[in-house]
Amino acid sequence: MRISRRGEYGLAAVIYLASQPSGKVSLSDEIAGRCGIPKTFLAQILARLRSKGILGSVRGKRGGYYLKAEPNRLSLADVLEALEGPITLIRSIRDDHSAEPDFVKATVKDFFGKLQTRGYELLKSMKIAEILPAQQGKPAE
Amino acid sequence: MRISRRGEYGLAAVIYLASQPSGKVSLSDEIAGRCGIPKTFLAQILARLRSKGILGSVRGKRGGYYLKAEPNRLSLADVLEALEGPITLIRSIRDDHSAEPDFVKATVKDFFGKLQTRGYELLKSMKIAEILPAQQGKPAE
DNA sequence: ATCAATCCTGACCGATTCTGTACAGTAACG
DNA sequence: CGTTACTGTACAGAATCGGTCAGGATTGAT
Repeated sequence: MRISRRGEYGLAAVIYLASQPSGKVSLSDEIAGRCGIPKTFLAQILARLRSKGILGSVRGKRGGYYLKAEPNRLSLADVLEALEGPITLIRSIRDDHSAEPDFVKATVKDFFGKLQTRGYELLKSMKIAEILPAQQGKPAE
Repeated sequence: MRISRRGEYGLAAVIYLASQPSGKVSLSDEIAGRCGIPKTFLAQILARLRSKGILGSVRGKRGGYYLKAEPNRLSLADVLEALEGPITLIRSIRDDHSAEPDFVKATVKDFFGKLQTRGYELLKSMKIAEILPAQQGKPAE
């Protein structure tokens, strides 16, 4: 019941980029260094975030990454979903083949559904912008 | 980012037991059959829930398990914590040894802390009793 | 006493997933 | 062109997961 390193690293990178002055691109290795993330691993993560439209990139010399999504629309769920696939807190309980309608199983399914919904809503409600209140234009260095 | 089978199965078993008439003990194999859980695996899970005080057991012939905790005090967090260990949605970001106080890392930590807190509160707020409203004394068979 | 039902404990194992590396591109700038 | 940097994929070691198994301990019934 935890977020993977991939997810953690990706979030850290997104937060880093969100705290940079707009217009600036940051090197993958720079982010890795600043956030304490293995370089090659992070490169993979950034590429995925880019392919999902959360980050943008500039190739070639003087290239780098920048935040493309809007921080007040970009939620934790978006980032995690981009990196870890669909957010499914639970898998459905194994269906048996008994034709009888099963009260207990229906109850369990209801409960799991409720958990899934509430958990997803929580992640969706936490926006990246939420954590960058007081430092507009104050870069991380 | 999901709950393990152990957690799912454990929850299903707890819900099953919560829906049984009070005073009754249920066989491990019976629960397994009704919930579609591998018997030996469930046995392990039930034992752990017992050792944490969530379930009680009767040994020997005509033994079995029963719900010991109060359904309106027993939360999803309690059950998951018993089965999967402490609920830590995130691990702390790797600390580097740079003496400089690091704005980005502090921000990331804050965010992760907030996530951890909110997630835990959510799990803690969902009680087992919450899902058993309308079927007092209506056992699952 | 003995036997069978049932829980108790912990070791074990195969498969999957996670974390990270390596490497062979491709694009851009100077 | 040559260097910088992103892109994409394949691969490998480690950890975790999901589940089995064997051997004991306890109790009720005969």
